Amino acid sequence: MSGRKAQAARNDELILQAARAVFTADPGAPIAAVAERAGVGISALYRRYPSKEALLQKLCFDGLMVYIAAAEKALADQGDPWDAFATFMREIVDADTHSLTIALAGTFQPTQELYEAAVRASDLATQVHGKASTAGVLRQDVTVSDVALLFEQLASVKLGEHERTEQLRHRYLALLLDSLRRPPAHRPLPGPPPQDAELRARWTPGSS
Amino acid sequence: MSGRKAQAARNDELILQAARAVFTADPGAPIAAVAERAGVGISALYRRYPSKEALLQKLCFDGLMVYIAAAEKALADQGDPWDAFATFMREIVDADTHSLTIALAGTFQPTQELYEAAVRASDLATQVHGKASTAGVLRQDVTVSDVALLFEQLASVKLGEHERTEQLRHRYLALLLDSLRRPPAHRPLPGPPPQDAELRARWTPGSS
DNA sequence: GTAGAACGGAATCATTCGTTCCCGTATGCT
DNA sequence: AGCATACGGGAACGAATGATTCCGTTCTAC
Repeated sequence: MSGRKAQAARNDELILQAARAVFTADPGAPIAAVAERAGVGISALYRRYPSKEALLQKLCFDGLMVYIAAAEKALADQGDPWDAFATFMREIVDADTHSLTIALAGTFQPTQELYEAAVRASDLATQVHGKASTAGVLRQDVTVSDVALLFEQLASVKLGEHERTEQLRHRYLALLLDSLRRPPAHRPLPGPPPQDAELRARWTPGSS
Repeated sequence: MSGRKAQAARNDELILQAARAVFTADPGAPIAAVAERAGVGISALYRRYPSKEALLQKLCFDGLMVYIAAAEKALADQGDPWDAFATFMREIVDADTHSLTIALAGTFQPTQELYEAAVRASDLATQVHGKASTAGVLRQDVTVSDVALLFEQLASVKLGEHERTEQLRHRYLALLLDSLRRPPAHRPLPGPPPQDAELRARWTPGSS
């Protein structure tokens, strides 16, 4: 299967992936950066989305869908309540939906569709939290909204390559989970801590 | 003491305060925003600093100085080791030095002076961490660099007015401290959790 | 062989922002 | 009192950025 139509279909995916990667790394990135990353021209983008805003809305919506899927999976999980909750958090952190959702929220007029997805996501999150809370494995003075803000804090961790960032986020998620879980306990932290060199690298211009 | 010279002296301070507030809220803010906030003209800024970069360097440097002062205070503290450590963290979170230091790092060429201050700050932070660690009140698998990244995560919390933001940061710092402290334990979280309305407000454009 | 879908990317056009410049004002000295 | 001047206000300038449009080209399908 080749030909122009096949390339177009491939580009559809390529562009979305590129856009997700670029805007996740830098929500204010120019649209040309997306095209370059996808290895296509700018017009390939504008053929598919009438404007930058439309593309951002699409990304945002997709992010919410990933979130919703993870939440539904956690709700359906019949195993250990704590594990279900912890797995949910790990999945959301990995999917990095908050880097898109939050950073982009407020930069454009939310669609009706977007709004409904957000409501649904919020509702499911409440259920996931409620399930863990009811099971008694969760610290009682933490609310769903707290969890949302914790996700955002983890999403703010950005250091080096994507892989390294992910590793560090898991490290700090583990730290958080230790203080979220009832009864309290310390479990070993995953991944190596940041090196001095990693932190120092950010002081030199042009490294972002 | 009034007159032109007095106004100039007053403006010195006014401008610094305004710059700190503006750039803390938005590191990419235009210089005109600083002037407006300070209630002065743009030329009042340029009379004092040769360029925007110079102003940013000054702010960054001041931030490091605040950090250094807090660290020295923590080192000198003869009281309970954990309290000294926790107080240090609270002070740094309140001073919000990381919103400036980190967000601005990499946007300009670091001065020699700046570099030396950063080294000194880093050195003192190591000592503060070491003191708590040696005293056995701190979880052993957390390093100084971890603490640095935790500060950054807390600095990423931004919701509503400055006061509210501060309150929430304390809440999540408390959560973190619970998982940092040895032996592990849960202490009640300070401040009310975020309300749905607070979170939702960020989805409407023009709220930043 | 040709119509037209898809592309690539240069050109356009608006906007943003750092910096400079000019002018009015009031201060402080003589 | 009168003037030289430091100071501050803010308009004007120019560079840079970035979204969007446009045009010429290529390749597929018939």
